[in-house]
Amino acid sequence: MSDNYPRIWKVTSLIPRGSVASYGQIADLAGLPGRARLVSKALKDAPRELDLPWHRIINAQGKISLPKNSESYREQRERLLMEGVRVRDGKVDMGLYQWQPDLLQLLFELEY
DNA sequence: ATTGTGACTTCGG
DNA sequence: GCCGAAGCCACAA
Repeated sequence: MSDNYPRIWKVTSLIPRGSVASYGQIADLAGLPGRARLVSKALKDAPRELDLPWHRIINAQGKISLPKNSESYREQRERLLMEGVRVRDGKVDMGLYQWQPDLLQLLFELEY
């Protein structure tokens, strides 16, 4: 496992209900620019006990990055709809739902 | 060292 | 706006 997983998990846990973030965005906020793919891996390997809001992470195009036929795809879509995020044909309006964290406050959150 | 793979991203057409 | 190609990073065979 990468030493960076914890940082990724931490940032992920801060995405508020009703918002979404892209893999690349999480990588950036975790101080790992260019490593979007590592974020997807970190989510897959995340221990269930952490109970992370993994469903709030989608790709930069606003689309769910899971195979559309899979059970996990259905669950992610369901969870998003559940918290008020509109999903049409597997995609979300990023301009409307993308997380825009206050960096100073985020910095504080990460300390603790 | 080389190759293939993936819950990615960006750029062109 | 929807692909496909090319870039990219980490990792396992």
